[in-house]
Amino acid sequence: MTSPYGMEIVESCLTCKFRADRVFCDLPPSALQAFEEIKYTTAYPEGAVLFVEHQAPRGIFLICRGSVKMSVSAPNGKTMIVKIAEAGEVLGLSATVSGKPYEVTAETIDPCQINFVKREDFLRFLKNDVNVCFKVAEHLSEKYHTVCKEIRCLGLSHSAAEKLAKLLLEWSSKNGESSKNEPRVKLRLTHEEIAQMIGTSRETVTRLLADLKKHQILNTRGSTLVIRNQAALRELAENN
Amino acid sequence: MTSPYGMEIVESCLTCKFRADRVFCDLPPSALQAFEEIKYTTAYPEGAVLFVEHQAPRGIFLICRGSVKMSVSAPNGKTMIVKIAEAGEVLGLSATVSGKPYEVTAETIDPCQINFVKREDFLRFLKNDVNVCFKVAEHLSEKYHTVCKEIRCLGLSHSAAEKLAKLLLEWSSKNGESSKNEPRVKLRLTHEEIAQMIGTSRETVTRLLADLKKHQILNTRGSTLVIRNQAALRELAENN
DNA sequence: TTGCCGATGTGATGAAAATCACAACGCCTT
DNA sequence: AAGGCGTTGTGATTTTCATCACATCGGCAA
Repeated sequence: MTSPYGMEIVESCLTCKFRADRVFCDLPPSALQAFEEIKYTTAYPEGAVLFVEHQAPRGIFLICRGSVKMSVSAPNGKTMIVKIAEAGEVLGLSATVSGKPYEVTAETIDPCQINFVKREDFLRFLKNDVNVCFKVAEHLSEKYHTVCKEIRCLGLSHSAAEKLAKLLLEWSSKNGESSKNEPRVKLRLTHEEIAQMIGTSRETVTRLLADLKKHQILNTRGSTLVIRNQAALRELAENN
Repeated sequence: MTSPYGMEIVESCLTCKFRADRVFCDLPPSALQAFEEIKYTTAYPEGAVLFVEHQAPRGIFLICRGSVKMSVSAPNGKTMIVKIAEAGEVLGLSATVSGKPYEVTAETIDPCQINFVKREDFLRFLKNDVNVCFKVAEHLSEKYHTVCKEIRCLGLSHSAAEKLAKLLLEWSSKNGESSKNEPRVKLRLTHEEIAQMIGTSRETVTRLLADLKKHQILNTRGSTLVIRNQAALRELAENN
């Protein structure tokens, strides 16, 4: 079966080839079977909005494939990107569990395949199985952990250069551990969006990247960044 | 029984008079009994450090009485206060559940009474009872929620005035719903610490507070702030 | 009382970065 | 090829704030 956006749809979580390395997908078969029965699988094109901040929680979204931009925004129009979620992550989990409104807006930036589970179904599913419930607690803990890292980056780094350096290092470390001396980062966001991730302006990002290139710390190969001097980048991230 | 710091120690969670209105304390009696058996109750003086960021998680800390300052800090010495936790909150929960290091440092700012539970005991306790496990998931969700609010404040507000206004409003809203037209906020932090909460400098906080007083938005009564013009404060927080 | 010390108030100065204003580029559509 | 549009590059100007440097204040202890 092929989705309207040219992707294969993975029919079942039981046979999904990604199962092993995903946080939420490696449940025991019995639980997975129960999950199968309450989930709705959908394919989304790029730019689809899964949910909007302040909405009452409708349920959870499990990314099977693709990536999703999580953002918050202010009445005055400013927006900030909290993170880019990848396959295997569960979105809207905390809102669904606590019943409070979604705290972020989720929008696909790729064609995505996503499993949706309605709130009531999900809560029943949770309360039915301690293992599932514990898994969810673990997942929530990880989320909390990453948000704390985000806060640390935002709050403790007072220069934009430092924050950008941190972001680039984080991206390069995620991008396959294969990175030898010259890790590469495929840029998937515009300068504007990068600015929204580190709380600065578009122009500042452009200028900082230009500076890094001038100092031979970065290099561009099309839309891919090559980190030529990782040590210098680390210096910028730590110190200053 | 009286602690060395002049406080009554509440002997048992079963008879604790605060039980009803606390997030984690309103478990069914059976679970509470199990909790009783694995907890260690301790009284701490002001300034005691419960745990330090990056430490391996030893277990959870449930505040029965008092308040605790949660902070992160950078190698360069800068520190940022993430939140002030009050009675009823559980600290170190996400680290204990996920096994990752504590993401913040916790230090008492009052004399406190605190229940500690060792990590292994706590995990057993969790896995033994879906209700407990679900409760923990809920609690984690709430934590996630508040951290997101924090991020929104830090990342979306680009002026210090805006962040300070937001902080004051949040404090005044927490401080008893009794607040009529002129809510009061008891200042428990120094200007330095307030600065660390909103990511600015001590002098800026002093100046901003002075400005607010000059514009008749605030008034000081000893160490208590009186918000005389809530609308104006909201304006500052929202707009700008 | 005196002296000390941490917290607070306030001016002067400089650095970082937001903002504005355009130019240049790449890419897609017509 | 031409035009349009979103993205990127760059200079000039202005704002905000950090930082330094003191003055002052208030409590606490000797």
